[in-house]
Amino acid sequence: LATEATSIHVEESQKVSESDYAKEPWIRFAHKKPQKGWVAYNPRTMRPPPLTRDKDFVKLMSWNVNGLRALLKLEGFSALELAQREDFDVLCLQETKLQEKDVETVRDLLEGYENTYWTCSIAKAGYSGTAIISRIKPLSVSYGLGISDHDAEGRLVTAEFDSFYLLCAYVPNSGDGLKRLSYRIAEWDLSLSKYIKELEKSKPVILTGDLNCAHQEIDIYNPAGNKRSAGFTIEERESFEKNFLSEGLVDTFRKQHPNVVGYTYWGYRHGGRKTNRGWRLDYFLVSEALADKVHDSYILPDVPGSDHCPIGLVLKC
Amino acid sequence: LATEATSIHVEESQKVSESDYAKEPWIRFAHKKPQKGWVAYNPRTMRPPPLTRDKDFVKLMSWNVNGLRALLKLEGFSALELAQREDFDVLCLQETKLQEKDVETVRDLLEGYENTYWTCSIAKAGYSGTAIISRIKPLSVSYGLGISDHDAEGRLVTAEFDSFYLLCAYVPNSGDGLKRLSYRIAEWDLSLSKYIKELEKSKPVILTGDLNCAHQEIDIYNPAGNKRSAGFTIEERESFEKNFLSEGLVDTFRKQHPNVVGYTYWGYRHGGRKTNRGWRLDYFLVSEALADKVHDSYILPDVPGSDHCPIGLVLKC
DNA sequence: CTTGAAACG
DNA sequence: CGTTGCAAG
Repeated sequence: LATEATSIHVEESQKVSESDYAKEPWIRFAHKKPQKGWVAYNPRTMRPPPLTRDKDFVKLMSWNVNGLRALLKLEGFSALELAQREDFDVLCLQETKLQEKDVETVRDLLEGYENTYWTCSIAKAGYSGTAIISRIKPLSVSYGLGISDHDAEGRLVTAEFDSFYLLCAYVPNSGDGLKRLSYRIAEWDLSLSKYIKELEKSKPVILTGDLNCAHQEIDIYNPAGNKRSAGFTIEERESFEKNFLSEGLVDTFRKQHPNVVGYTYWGYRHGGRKTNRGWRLDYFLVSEALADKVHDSYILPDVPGSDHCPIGLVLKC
Repeated sequence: LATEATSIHVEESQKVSESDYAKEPWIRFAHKKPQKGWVAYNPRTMRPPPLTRDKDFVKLMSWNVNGLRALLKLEGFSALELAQREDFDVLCLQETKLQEKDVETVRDLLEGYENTYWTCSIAKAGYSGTAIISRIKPLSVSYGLGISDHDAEGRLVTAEFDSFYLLCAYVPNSGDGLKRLSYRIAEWDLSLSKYIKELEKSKPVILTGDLNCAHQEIDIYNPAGNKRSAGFTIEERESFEKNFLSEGLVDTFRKQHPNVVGYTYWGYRHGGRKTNRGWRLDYFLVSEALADKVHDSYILPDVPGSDHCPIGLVLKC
């Protein structure tokens, strides 16, 4: 155990006992050598003290569920449990893979979260799909980029709240053979960036979801081997910087943890989750005006049910 | 229990105890009234005393497995167990749903049955497919109807033995909306009939498999409701008579049990198996020259793993 | 490796 | 309802 965990430096406070180990697969590393002083993200120890509900804060979560119906069928876990455990205010979902006809069956999924907004792919049934599920009623909601013709795949929901716009996005995967790379960058990323800039004229923006890009080497278990893999091409990484970060959006997890390895996705294909061969593809990016209000940007790597895990953002109001 | 079983007259010898009941779903009936003195087929009581292996006989079996790989994955049952239980000489399979590339993985499925012959659909992957698996080495084997262009779906294997040809057939389903009815009748049934007549010039024939036709009202749980359902249309039933029975093939189960309800197929769709809402679609038809040599033509309705159950034929040599 | 749809039964 | 192969990730 110790030998496996030494691959990245693990702080003493993060050491887990044998008995905790089974419950905390995130502690296992695939990296064979310690790299650049990176440390492993431990959601038990690396989070600030929780804010109590009598303080003013809002808790947002995001999760690529890889098929909502499959998730709900799973025993041993329900979206409801996450709600109870995390007591979030807003939950953003990606890859619901719902069709329009399925939406009614899940519209009132979570008691207390009466405000739910769903997009489905009309281009391909059972593909893509996003949702915002909220305790707070948004001032307004809009679907898609609006200004473009990229809205057939149900990849974006925007909810306007008092002090920010919340964008729940499922960015197109560049695909096997990178056959959709140019669409992803030249069309989607660009359009999304423009859309965000437009919104920022009136209010700060929070962009969350599966942005389908591991920004830096620290954000992927095997950077060298994935230089031409969808999600880690130099084109996508540069687009991520140019269209989002350079435009003033702050990667909240990275800001809080400059040297921390925290993955949010582990491919099913090679049992990547138990060896922590993961990627950080899910983000909370916030407009600069909000950056200082972030109390905690975190990952819940132990939540099962999807190839992605949920992430969270606690924002002081 | 008693009330459910009275829907068709059940002979005293067939009555089962409460404890046996769970194991014998075949005894349950969907018919709401006794009809025409029909009785239920009970494989425990309605079979002649078994022949011992020192007498000269051959035991043939046939089973539409509805996907051989799925069947083999099932726990609680394996094709091997059927071999051990039934000690057959030859097993005919339909709907193996194998592709050419899968055949090698199952070619030596059953120890002691070294002679195996497989057809696959080249028209549609994972569709149709038949096999003959034999302890006895056939004199010759041929695939398809040979004389026609209906062989792209892997629906027929013929094995020549000393005293008969054995045809393992998976007759085309007429499909939803009966869109393949005319092909089934005018092309397939006719070609098969001609093929059989040709073979009969040299030797008697045994035609077994999923013939996809419930011949008479006694052969289906709900005759009135299925007059336009694939497998019970008047066209298919007349074709069955004209092309096979009138041409001298004897329906061995029906000959042995003129008034017995014995189904071999229960659709998955409405849990038909536990209510015995079945059809008799699987047959052993034999040339008249063989009819008197039939010791037993039987059904094993309690064998799980497919929507069809295996049937058997014991033939004195 | 897993989801979901589609075809077929 | 259940199998299979398929596209997608």
